[in-house]
Amino acid sequence: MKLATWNVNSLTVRLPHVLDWLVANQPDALCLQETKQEDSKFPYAALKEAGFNAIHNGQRTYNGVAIISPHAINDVQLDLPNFADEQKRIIAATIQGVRVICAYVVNGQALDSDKFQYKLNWLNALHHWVVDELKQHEKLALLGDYNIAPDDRDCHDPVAWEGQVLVSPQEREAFQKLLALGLSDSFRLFSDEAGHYSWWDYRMAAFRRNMGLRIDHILVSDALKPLCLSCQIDKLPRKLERPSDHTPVVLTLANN
DNA sequence: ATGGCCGGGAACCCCGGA
Repeated sequence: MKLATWNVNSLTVRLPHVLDWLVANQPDALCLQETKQEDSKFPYAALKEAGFNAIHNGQRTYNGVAIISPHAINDVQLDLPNFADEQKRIIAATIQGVRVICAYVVNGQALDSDKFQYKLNWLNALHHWVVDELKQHEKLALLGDYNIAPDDRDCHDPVAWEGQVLVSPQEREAFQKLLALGLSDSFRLFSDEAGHYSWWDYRMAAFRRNMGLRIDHILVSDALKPLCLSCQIDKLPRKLERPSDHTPVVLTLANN
């Protein structure tokens, strides 16, 4: 089984990349973030033509999340049930017996911003909801754009980034609290190395210079952990014309 | 690294992103 996550920074612009990637990679589930479109604009027909079902929780201009799968998509949940939120950041479903949660975590903008407090509150609500989800679903994967680089290995220049969002102690603590629920950062099951990133700024030739952050993650429950075969960051889409600033992260699991 | 790049939407600038 292959599970993936990709912040596409506008599905309207990135649909050709997504369709090409689906055909080439044939995932069992692809989670998208920042579709930036209302449900009425979501390309259900084009995906169906490529052999994929999809569910979407979208809004105009900002946010928006989706799950794409060739399989039946069951028991769909939109939004955090325990947090009143205008922003469309959560969609979840059960696919082939695995609970798949797609999350677009708040950016937070700056540590002294109201948006940062919203980020911490949102992460706290996510934490409590995942506790409930784990009680109901032994096999669970939490995929998405976390907007958190878990430690200094996940940041190209920790000194330059000190005091910024995405690397702060508060955000990293929230990430560790998710792991403490019995979740594992699947990428770290296979590599302890620094320098592997999933996002690079559009400016300053950051991708070419590998000045990035690892902020897109696939967390897996204890029941899935022994099934993990590989977790890889696919840098190919970041090299295309008009790329998203994020690139896909892909987890391969044994079937049982 | 923080001006520099993107995308969206409303108007050719501003906001938000990371």
